[in-house]
Amino acid sequence: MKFNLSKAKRAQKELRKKIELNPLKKEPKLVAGCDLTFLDPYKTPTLGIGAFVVLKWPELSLVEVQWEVLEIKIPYYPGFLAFREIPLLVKTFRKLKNKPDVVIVDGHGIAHPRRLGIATHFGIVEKVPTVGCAKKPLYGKFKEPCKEKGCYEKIVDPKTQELIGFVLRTKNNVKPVYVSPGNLITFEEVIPLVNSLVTKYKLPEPTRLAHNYLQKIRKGIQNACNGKPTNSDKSLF
DNA sequence: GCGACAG
DNA sequence: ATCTTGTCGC
Repeated sequence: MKFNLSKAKRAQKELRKKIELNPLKKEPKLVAGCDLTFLDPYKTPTLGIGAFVVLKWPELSLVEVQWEVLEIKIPYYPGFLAFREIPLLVKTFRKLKNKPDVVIVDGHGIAHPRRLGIATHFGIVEKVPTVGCAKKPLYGKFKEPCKEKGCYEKIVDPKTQELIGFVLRTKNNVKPVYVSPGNLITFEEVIPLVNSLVTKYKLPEPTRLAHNYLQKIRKGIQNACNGKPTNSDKSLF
């Protein structure tokens, strides 16, 4: 059965009513990051691998890592990323023993035409505070922030002029990231939080580490199936 | 009608 | 999102 875009759009408009941009209840102790990778991203049913990392805040030491696999049947449509990726994110998230106080999601939060980026959608489904941190814009207008680390500009809805997020420069002279509240967090909180998660790379540590773990896991799975160049191969020569 | 379009 | 090394610039 094919994915029904107009039905999905209706679901997003319904879910939008559940968005709560309230302040965090308490200062976070644990911050998580998540990401997905695919064995064959250009094929429609493909094997997806999801990962979550949980870090202690603010020192950013590793507390827990979990990963899971799931068949992904829904193709990618801009604006509907959540429908493709959330089942696996949820499956992986529920394995965590250490429940994070906030989750950084690879994608947008409310910086979305219907305010339902994947970070927002996930935050509503799991009732956990979320922040969207994307590498590329999806929706909204903004000015180019100055080139220095820490500079940012507002992203506004071109239709309503509402504030929907920020473009944030996390490193000097490096392409910015696109930050927006997912759910259960405020605009005022997201920029300081993301800044506190950036060390020597452009992406916040939770996201970057989740991505790195996934690459290792994916390569491990690939050469567990296909032929694998192992140490024993080298030792033959 | 045209271009843009998270992962 | 995957396949992939070196290379140029700050």
